[in-house]
Amino acid sequence: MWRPEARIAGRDAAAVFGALGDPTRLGLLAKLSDGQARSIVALSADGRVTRQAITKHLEVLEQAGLVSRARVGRESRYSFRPEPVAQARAYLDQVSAQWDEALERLRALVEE
Amino acid sequence: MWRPEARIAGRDAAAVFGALGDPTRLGLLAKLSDGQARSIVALSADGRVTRQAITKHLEVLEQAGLVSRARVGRESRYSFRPEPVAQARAYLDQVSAQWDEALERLRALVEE
DNA sequence: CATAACCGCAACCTTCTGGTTGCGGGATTT
DNA sequence: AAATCCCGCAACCAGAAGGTTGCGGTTATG
Repeated sequence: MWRPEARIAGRDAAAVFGALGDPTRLGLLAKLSDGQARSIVALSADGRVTRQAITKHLEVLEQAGLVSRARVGRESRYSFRPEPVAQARAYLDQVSAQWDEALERLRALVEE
Repeated sequence: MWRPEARIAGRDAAAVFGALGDPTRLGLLAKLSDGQARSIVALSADGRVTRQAITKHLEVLEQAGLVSRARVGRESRYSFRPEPVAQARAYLDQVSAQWDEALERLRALVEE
């Protein structure tokens, strides 16, 4: 159920979408969305890019609230955070809803 | 209902998310999602940025398939295209679904 | 203790991005 | 025909993005 006051501001949504707008970061999220926390080396294991590059991407994702960091001993474990994904979905729902309403108004106008 | 073969590739999704990852472009989409086509000057009427900047943003949106262009006389009319939005939503649904499954498995493990 | 593993910081580089200004050309209006 | 409107092209710029290498520090392991 959607509370109308839960509308998402455009600037916040843009930040989340911006974080999602990179294949490497989407890949990281895809891995982490299985719920298991992973260290940086584990996340950069495939070796496409350097560990440092992965570190930077993880910082971007953390900044957008899509992952959270927890230091465990000598390693930094990152875990998926679902809330921003839900917000992004809600934003897209709003856009789609406005589009659907526009279509509906047009249909009503034609049928009248 | 979800057809499994309708899965969205990460690279395509990243392109759409990248296009959505800018406040100005989100604003353009918000305007256009009412279904009415608008010219470039009309879309840059608020004057926050130059007409040229808006032109570039519209090109990015068109590249991502989020808007389409139609030349009418001396003006270029842009209109909203809903398909990529639906795809982006579907991608986020996949991520959320994997997350939910992970939670469910964890719950089952604990209750067992 | 010595070594290895994991990480953070910093410098550096190249390319992309968002934005501007200036100008010229086709379409409309007067 | 002349003035105006809408647009596209090009040059240019500062800063962000994505990536790499090198090094030092802390934590674990032999």
